[in-house]
Amino acid sequence: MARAPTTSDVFNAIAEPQRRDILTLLRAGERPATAVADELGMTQPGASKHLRVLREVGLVKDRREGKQRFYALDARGLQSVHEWAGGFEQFWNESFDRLDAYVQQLAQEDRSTIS
Amino acid sequence: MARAPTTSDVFNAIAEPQRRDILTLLRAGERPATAVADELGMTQPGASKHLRVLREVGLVKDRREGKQRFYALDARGLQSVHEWAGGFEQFWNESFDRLDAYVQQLAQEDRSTIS
DNA sequence: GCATCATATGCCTATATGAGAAAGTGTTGC
DNA sequence: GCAACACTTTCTCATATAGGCATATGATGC
Repeated sequence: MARAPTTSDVFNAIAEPQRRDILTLLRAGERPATAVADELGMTQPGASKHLRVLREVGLVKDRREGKQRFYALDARGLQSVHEWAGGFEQFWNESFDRLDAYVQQLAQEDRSTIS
Repeated sequence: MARAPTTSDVFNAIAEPQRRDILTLLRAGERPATAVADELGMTQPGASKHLRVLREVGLVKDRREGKQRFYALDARGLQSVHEWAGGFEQFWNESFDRLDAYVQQLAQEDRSTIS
């Protein structure tokens, strides 16, 4: 089977670099779709498709105003990502160098006990 | 073009639910590959492939011991994910309900100014 | 209604998996 | 050397995009 559909999962939605770029851009404020495409150097259909994915996972909200459609950040979905990654905080604080040193020290002690 | 190769990007690596499960499992300590497969109900080759992806993006380290190969968490790569998502913190704290209310209030004021 | 602007969709192609099955590699112990 | 064990790699299949292009849809103004 292929990867799960991107439209159902925030983690998949942010796996695409251009979509992360869109989210970052939208921190500066809402924009019509064309502005997103222009500012990020994407084609209009391309931006539209990425925006759709982001909309479907709830990371952006859209507001229609006349012919335009303004997209705004709705970062609440990123909170779960932040929390998930945060659950590993104690592990990245453990220096693997120190761990290695510790393991080697244990081995050293073993050897001296035996000899 | 298709999606960027999963092997080059932490965001892609964690887009797959089973790989997130592996990372979570490894918080409880290093394990041989077979144990990962067993504990998560995956096939052994399946676990091996996911572990390879995680290894290639640096999220796990492996240590050979006899016939076995122990995999251990190396969560440092998740720090960048945590920080990226954390950059949106001020935005998910803004309640969109309050925003809506604020926008409506502005509209109200506009109307009263005009009338 | 019609032309125009702003977006969204449909279609097609090349690519990237994820899963399952089978075969290959490396290590241990007899 | 050989059998057994623990993994990894290879192959094939089905599916899911991302891009590019052309077209359709929606709203506005005349």
